[in-house]
Amino acid sequence: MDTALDRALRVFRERGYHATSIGDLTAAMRLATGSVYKAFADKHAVFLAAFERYAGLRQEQTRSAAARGENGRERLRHVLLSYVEHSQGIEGRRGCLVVGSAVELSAVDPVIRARVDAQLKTNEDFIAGLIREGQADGSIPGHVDADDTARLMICITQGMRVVGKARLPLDGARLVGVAMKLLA
Amino acid sequence: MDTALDRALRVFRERGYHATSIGDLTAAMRLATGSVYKAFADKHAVFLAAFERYAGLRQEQTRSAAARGENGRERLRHVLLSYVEHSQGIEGRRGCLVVGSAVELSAVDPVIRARVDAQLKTNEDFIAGLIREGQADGSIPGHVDADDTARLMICITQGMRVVGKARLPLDGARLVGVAMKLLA
DNA sequence: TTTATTCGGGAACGATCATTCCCTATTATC
DNA sequence: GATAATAGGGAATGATCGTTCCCGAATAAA
Repeated sequence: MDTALDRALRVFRERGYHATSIGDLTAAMRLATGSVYKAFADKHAVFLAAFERYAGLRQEQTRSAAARGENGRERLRHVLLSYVEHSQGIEGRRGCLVVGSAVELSAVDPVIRARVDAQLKTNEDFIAGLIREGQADGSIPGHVDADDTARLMICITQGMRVVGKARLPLDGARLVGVAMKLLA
Repeated sequence: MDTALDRALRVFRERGYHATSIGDLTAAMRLATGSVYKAFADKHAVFLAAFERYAGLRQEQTRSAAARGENGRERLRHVLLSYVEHSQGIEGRRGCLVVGSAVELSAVDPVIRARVDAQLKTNEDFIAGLIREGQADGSIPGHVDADDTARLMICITQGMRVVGKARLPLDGARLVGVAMKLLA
């Protein structure tokens, strides 16, 4: 069942909510129509479950990327690098479900909007925390405003997913190199 | 007819492509079904026309924002500020059609993807040009890499539209203040 | 005045959508 | 070993989708 949800997640990421039909879903999940509706209340519930799964997975990946750095600044650098890599190639083309939900659904679907907001807020808090860690360990100057910088970095990461979906190439080292100036 | 297209543009921006039906379109445009199909080949053509209109309008607004600055650095600052303002409030909630098209359609619609790519490239070139102007007039240090910085700024602007659609508040002065560090 | 022509409106069409219903194996219970 | 319960599969259903077709009014041409 979890693998079926993973397959549904993939389709939702590629095509978005409205463009994926129940037929697309059942084909991807290798389940019959009735079986899907026995496991989920409706299409919206499948999407929500896929969203939760995606959000959890991405959070895990981001945190493990951060763990690769030995101080606040380096942890942040690895997080940004991880975002660039996920925004590129086949993974980038597949798209981010948070970005997709924000753009396609948050205007008309309050429950999705709440989940998107929560996810953005969590990410932003995580980044702000890394900045404060860096300020505590001396790798980031104390005059940097953690909250403002974190919010801008959220814009950067979400924006990378947009241009990655449009298939523009992103050079991780160069892009992150420039972005690290925000910590000066 | 142009005002009808403006109304169609509004609906597409709010709901996206797949979620707006011909019924929504005719209601917004105050035209009957037959009349829409007499003016446009199909729904896709309406969307494409709306996209062109939006792209042209936004380009105009961005250029006039740039004109408010007296040197390269200030022109760039005004462009970023204009982006933040357009990403906020009712305009932000309405969304950016370029971002929406990139996320919802560029994966499955080659002609839309080409238009999105072209628009992103145009914006990026415009920003890179402003950076070079700033370097020529002395307002931006020569060691700044115009292309890399422009690409990152595109990520920032596109990302602002995403978080603006999710209704997160953006403080223009603060956000742009941080972003201007990229020109140090 | 009569005839052509254009243009906006809306009913009708087939296709596809999300959802429900029912049937058939398979497992568990007695 | 018989029966109840469950789970999966797929056809049927009503609604809605994008699109086409045709009608009536208004204008231009004769």
